[in-house]
Amino acid sequence: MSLRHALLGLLADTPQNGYDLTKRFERTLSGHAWSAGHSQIYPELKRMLGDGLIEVVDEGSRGSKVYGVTDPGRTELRRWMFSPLGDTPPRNEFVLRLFLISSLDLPDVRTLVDQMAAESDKEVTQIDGAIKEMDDAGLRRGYARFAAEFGRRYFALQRDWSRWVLEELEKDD
Amino acid sequence: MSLRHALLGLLADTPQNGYDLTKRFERTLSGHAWSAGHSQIYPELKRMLGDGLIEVVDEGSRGSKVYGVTDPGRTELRRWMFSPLGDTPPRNEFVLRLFLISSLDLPDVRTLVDQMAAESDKEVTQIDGAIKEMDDAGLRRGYARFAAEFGRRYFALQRDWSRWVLEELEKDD
DNA sequence: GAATGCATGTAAAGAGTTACATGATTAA
DNA sequence: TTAATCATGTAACTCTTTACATGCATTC
Repeated sequence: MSLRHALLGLLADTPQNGYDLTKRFERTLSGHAWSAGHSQIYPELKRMLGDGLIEVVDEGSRGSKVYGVTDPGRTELRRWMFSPLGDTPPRNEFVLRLFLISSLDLPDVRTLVDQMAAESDKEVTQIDGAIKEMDDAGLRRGYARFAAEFGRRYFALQRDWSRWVLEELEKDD
Repeated sequence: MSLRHALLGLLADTPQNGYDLTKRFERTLSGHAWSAGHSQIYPELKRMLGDGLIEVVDEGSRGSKVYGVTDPGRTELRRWMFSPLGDTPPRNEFVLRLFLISSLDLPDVRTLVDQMAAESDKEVTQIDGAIKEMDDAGLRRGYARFAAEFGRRYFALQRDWSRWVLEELEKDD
């Protein structure tokens, strides 16, 4: 139940309503972490309210409910944070393609891996820009900065690995 | 529909029955790429048969069906391989935790990140062993070797990033 | 007053998990 | 003959996606 914990985490940072949660989900998490639309978020919030993990801390002008995390909610969030990662089944399409790449013929493999390298490099450039902005703003040690660093390293890995594969394939000639 | 393409990829490598596919899924893909049990695999094979992506190429001793990929199946597999990755929503619990780490207090952050570093290092050691075996067996340039290399680099990244975060957190003191 | 954004829902269908269920073959 | 492995299925439930639906508030 990652959706539940994603919502707990966002609410632990800032109490907010379902609409704001949906937008924040889209902006911060749906890039590389997790994704969910409002049609999944609203019902889940109701269930979490029923389970006592969150509570209504305020009501907006037109009846919107602002949710905050309760003590049991914080306990559950912490428990999840420290729970073993291996328990959840993997869903990684990039790695899946890696494992199935032998189903392509050699020219196709070269084309695909070359494409991967180019796309990864574009991502690195983009994250580099975001990091530079953060550093200029003096956010050298914030958690957002840590996450960005992970992203940069990850896409650099994809790029470098792809280039390495291309080199190895050259050696066969 | 990644399950469908995972099955296509496995069958493109070797024609086999649902039982073997289930085991191979478990052994090769469910570590870091994708997971599925037999209760999902058998019905999907029937649908793929109905869609003409696979065909029965042989029957085992006790009526088991050995499936192979058809030409349309190969075309579909290739199409998927080259389709943009960005289309599929991310499901990465590790990265999700990264983004929510600010919900923990500082001592907990240190403990968790330290734990991540240790676990990642263990994975690196394990993959290193597998790679050494491969190299000794003369599989220097096989696709399995490429996938293993990716795994090693990925867990080394998690380990090194975690250690870097710990260092950055030290600087605050 | 019309368009945009805020705010919340439900319904149906597809994908994935867990549990239940059965029978044939092979090795000990 | 009995235990393990081979081999295949269904049912119920949860999670996710896509589409349909509504009404208020603000700004132009």
